[in-house]
Amino acid sequence: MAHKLDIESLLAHLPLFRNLDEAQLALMAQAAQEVRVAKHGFVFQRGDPAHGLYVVAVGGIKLAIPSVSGQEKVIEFFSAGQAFGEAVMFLDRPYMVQAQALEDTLLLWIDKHDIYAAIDRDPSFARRMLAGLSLRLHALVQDIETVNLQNASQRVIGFLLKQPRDGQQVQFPFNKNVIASKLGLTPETLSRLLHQLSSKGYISVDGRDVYIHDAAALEAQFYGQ
Amino acid sequence: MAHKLDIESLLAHLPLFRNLDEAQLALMAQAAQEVRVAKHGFVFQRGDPAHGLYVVAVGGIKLAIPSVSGQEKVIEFFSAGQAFGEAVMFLDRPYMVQAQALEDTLLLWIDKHDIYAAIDRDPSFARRMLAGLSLRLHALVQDIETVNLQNASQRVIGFLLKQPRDGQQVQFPFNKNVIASKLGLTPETLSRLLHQLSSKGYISVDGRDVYIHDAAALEAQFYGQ
DNA sequence: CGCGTAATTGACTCTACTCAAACTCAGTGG
DNA sequence: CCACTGAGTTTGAGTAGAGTCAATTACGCG
Repeated sequence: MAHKLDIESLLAHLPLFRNLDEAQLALMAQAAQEVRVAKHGFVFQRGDPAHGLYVVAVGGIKLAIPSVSGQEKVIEFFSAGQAFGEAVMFLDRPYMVQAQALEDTLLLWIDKHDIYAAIDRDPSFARRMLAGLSLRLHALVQDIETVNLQNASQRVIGFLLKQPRDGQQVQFPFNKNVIASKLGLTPETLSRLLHQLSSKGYISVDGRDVYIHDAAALEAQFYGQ
Repeated sequence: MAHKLDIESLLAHLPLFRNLDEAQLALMAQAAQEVRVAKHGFVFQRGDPAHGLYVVAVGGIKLAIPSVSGQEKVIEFFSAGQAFGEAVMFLDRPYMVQAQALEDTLLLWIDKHDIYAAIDRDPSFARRMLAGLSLRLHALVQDIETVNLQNASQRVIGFLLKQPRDGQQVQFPFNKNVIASKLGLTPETLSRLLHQLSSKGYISVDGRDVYIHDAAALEAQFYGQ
């Protein structure tokens, strides 16, 4: 019982489920199943059937397209509170991406029938799902723009400037291989570009910590180049 | 009056609005506004506010990201029956892409309030919108895969093999500049690759008509390379 | 402390782009 | 009816940006 209450309060704080009334929230909580995935573990692989959606309760997930040659292209990251896997669920198709835990992660899994039921009962829930999908669509279009219309240096600078800043410090949220893949670069190229920006004095890099010394210069190079 | 009936029967045949009941369809038809756009004309530009969605009644539209240097990256095409512009509408953000008519086109425009009303009245309409967005998301992920994990030759072959076949003939739906942009290539590279496939005897090209002589060889090169 | 992954650095390669010119062709107007 | 125009397409030559491959170093974690 305490167990169920736990899930319910968890759900109540997630953007997707906020505003559900008591009864519906209880239904959802009952429908939700806990899924624990250890760091580097797969939530699903390409080709798996999709019968529901996942919500990150604790931890982090990366979605990526695997390729024959072992490399992969990182599509997106999800952290606590975010839902993923809905799009494929609505289409009744197998996953075309794989979901892997970036750290030990607790997920909630909800069956598609329960989601459909919620949509049917509460139009505002439908709206929230629509907004969520729209946001992802938007992000993907931006990624396409980045890869097609910006060179490697601009992508790195753009990424740095987009990260949350704490004073002049920003942090790479994951290891650099993953960041490189997200940016559509090889790790070598990312390393070289960071070094280049360092040697110009615009930034300095210490592991995952980056100190932005001259944001104006970065922006100038971003737009100029 | 004949005018209104016209729109209503038009809407009734669109995937998005099929299954709406009489009353709702009538409401939609009343809400819908005709928009005519001549070939090469813009439906909207990047930065324009989005207050509703468009449905293509007749004609064709391309969505593209404009860039400073005058070039553009084509994101997607829409032909009769398809809706576009919903994602941005749900997010209350300005368009980040531009929509341009590929030929003389008749669109229907529906205000977001009317869409929201339909969602609130009919959960199956909400589902249909969710499915529509999901499909687009899926297509974008595939595009990202294409650009990141396939070389130029594979992209061209993949495109050819995906086109609807009439015997051994396929057609480029638009001029080659537009196709090239969709594939993330320059027109020069596309031209060269088509020439190369021709000289190997796999295809022959005559304007927008392409004859596939050896689909097996194409597939072999697609996977092998 | 030592192992394995992550990150860096160097040398080299190559794919696809750029720039430039020639050519095709449909549409237009004289 | 034909010359003219301009967009679309092709072809050529040269280049550069980012990738590959390989070796080395740094670092985190058990």
